[in-house]
Amino acid sequence: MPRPRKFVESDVVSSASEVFAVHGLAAATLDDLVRATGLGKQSLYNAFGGKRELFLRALSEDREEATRAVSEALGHDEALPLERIRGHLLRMAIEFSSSDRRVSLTTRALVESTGEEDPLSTTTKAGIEQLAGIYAQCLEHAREHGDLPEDANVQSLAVYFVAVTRGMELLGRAGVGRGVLTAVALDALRVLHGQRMEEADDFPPTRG
Amino acid sequence: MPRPRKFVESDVVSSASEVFAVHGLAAATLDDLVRATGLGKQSLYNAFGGKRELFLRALSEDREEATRAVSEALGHDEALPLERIRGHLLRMAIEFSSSDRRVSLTTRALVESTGEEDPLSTTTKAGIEQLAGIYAQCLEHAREHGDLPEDANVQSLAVYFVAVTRGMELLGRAGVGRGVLTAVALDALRVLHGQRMEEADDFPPTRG
DNA sequence: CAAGTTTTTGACCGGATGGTCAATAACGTA
DNA sequence: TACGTTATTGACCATCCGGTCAAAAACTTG
Repeated sequence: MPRPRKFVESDVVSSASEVFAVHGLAAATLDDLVRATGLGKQSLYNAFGGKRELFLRALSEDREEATRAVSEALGHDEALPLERIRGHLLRMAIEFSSSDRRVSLTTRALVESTGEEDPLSTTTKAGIEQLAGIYAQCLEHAREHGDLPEDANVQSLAVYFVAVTRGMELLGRAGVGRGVLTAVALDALRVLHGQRMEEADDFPPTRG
Repeated sequence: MPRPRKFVESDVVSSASEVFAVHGLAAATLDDLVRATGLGKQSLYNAFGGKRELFLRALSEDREEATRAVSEALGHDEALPLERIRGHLLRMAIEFSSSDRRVSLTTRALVESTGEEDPLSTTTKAGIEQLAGIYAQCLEHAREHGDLPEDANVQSLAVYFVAVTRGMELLGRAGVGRGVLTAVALDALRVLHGQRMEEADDFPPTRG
């Protein structure tokens, strides 16, 4: 019997995500969000609770999406585990060097969080650990396949790849171009081989 | 004949840096800055022009300091070029896993900048290139020393290290501890060797 | 069609924010 | 010691912010 909502929650969160990705949490105004979502201030408030809570929702969505994407890229596939990581990193290099000025909400949350207890921090940290877990799983498969030394530290390598990805994101934001970012990704992958990897055939040759 | 200033500019910029490092640009209030620097609002305004301009000054200082530090760490020394990079990365691992919640102004500027034309962006990008240049120089020495393959792409490796450093900073901010961060640094360094490097003797063994 | 529940709307609010102004103080110089 | 110049001080301001309130609207069910 209650009056039904005129909006779909997930759509609203999506629109809000966009705003936050462009402006960040502190710099985004409630007005920006109202304009982007099409909801009234009060409706927003009823449904989510406030700017910060809405950001948190968006952050969770971002985290889930990132997890899903990496999971898909590194998960069961025809390609060998190490090849999947390679493909993923190269894809990230392209994504991060795209022209839009967005920064992942995860990174934003990390930077804009006010302390370790901040939900922004805890959510983000959990997300990072989850991501590392996925990498670790894939690396473990590689090790079992004999594509990685028996004594390789799969856990720290996993975190390493998360770090590299984050760094690439920041560099992309700084304006580093696709070619360089791709070269960086290929460099990063050398950790897995000891020997230099064959050049990517679908990407331009690395340049400084 | 004019009344002399009661403060030293560089001190003020330093104090402001602290505030910005903790709160960021958008979240830092003029009041925070007034309190931290000890100057009155108007004096601040006279000397620097406003919050953003003051941040820019702080950012430049941060950039110079970072450049100086890396330059010193990778520059002329007794140690071999590759050993210097190793030492620097390990030192960064410790610094980034320290308990204070600070984020470098460079990273903040990157995230809080409003566009490619934003002075925050241009300054940061220049800083990154400068940093990469220092790495490149060191790597070039290593190559001449025969410690790096003749065909190693020194330029992209340099950017790679900047990316890794940035990523480590973010992970440290997320609460990743010293042990893990050190392991990540050691992983990152494997790029240079092809073979696994000897474990650091002055650091705890890596763990996931 | 009336009751009941929840959303929506739009006006409203206290407070904080970045920035400004005008008066005063402090200093070097003549 | 008086002057000119600049720094400092503290009050002041318009605006915008996140958030709230109360009334109207919309829909389902009985």
